[in-house]
Amino acid sequence: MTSIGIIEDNDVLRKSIEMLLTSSGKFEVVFSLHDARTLLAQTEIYMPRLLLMDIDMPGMNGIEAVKIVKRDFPAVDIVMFTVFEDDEKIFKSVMAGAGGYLLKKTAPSMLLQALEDFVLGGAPMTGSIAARVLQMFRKQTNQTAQSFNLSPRELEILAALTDGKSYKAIAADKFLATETVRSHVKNIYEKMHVHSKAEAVAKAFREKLI
Amino acid sequence: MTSIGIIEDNDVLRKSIEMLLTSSGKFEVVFSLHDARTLLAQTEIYMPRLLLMDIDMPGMNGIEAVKIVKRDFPAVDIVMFTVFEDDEKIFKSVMAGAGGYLLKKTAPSMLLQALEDFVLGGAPMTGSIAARVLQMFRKQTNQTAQSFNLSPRELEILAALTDGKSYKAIAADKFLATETVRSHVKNIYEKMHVHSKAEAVAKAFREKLI
DNA sequence: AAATAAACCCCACAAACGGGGGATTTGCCG
DNA sequence: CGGCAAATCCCCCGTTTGTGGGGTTTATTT
Repeated sequence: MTSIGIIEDNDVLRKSIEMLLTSSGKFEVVFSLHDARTLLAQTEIYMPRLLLMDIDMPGMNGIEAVKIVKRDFPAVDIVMFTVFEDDEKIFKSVMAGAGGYLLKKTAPSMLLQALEDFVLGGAPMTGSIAARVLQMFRKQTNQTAQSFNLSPRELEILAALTDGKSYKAIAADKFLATETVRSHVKNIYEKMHVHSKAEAVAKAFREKLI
Repeated sequence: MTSIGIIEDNDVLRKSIEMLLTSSGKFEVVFSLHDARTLLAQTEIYMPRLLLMDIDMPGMNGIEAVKIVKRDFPAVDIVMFTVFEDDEKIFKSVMAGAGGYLLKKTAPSMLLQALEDFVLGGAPMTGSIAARVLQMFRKQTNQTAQSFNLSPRELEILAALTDGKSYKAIAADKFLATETVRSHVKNIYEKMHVHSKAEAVAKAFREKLI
């Protein structure tokens, strides 16, 4: 039996989820709340294995609630349960620490299945949610870093610049004349179309060269 | 009917997937390959709606194959089908452009269901895979930016520094005396424990202040 | 009422930087 | 073989920056 807490402001829906979970014989609904006001207190008392959390609620926002619960009770897993399918809500929920994201339009049997999966270590998501997460994931990391054709040496020097080193310091580190470093930097500036250390460093970060 | 291509080096497994998909009446297996050698040619001829791709194959690696197919035929969706459950393979697959990631241990009925979902816009993933993706996603973006207690004005100035602006330029932009800008920068340096623009800019990026 | 932080301003001076000229050597490509 | 990019080094010159000192005013907190 897995203990579960429900936070959902639609009373009819909440009751039916309760029924669904209870009658499955696999979940014990330890509390079922209309809003997040007493959520922390209830969580502390019952320490449910997981929470099924609505996003749109009167008073506290569901995503905020996730943050707070996760901060105080990191062991409690939280699955979002919502009608929203937009990237921002998904993103924020995941960042806040939600372990799953289910849509209200999901069929009851699938819902039950997903929650059971979750307890066994999965992360329940509707297929369309998963697709969005993957897409955001790719966007986050991808970025086709154009390298401005910097030579290996120039990249080294650029890296040193991002450490805030002076020409002298770089020269000393690499056993070069200060003037050599200056030459490299000049070439870097020309290739990157910048005119100062600060600009070069900023561009290096923005273009993911570092 | 959805056209599908299969690339899987285990002949027995490949045959049974073929059977499964064909007998469902929802998929038409337009080709079924033992390795990726003729994959591009086959794809060009049959233009399947999606590909089911093994990762571990003789000759070309499945992830490499994904990259190439995606480069030449971006419209073709690809679902990985593998025994591997490690973060690196998942990560690389997603980055290469895979739209889903299924484990070989998945039950046949679920496999069929997942592929049907996929065609309808979902991203099929085993629960445990989804969990891993979420975790990686969080790691990618998280980072609790400490702000060094910079005042709003100081943050503005810092932002201007990251644009490579000189003190004079910033002063002109914000209708300030150059000396005021210098004062702010001094305070910024003290708070951030740096001693130059380049260092401040680098730290600002690394600490996600920008 | 006193303390504090933020935002604004000023001066001086040495060090560092940016832009403009050069130069040589090495290795690679056509 | 010639051309070329990369890597090394040099000088000049004006500007910018970093750091050390000052200041005032205003709003908030104690």
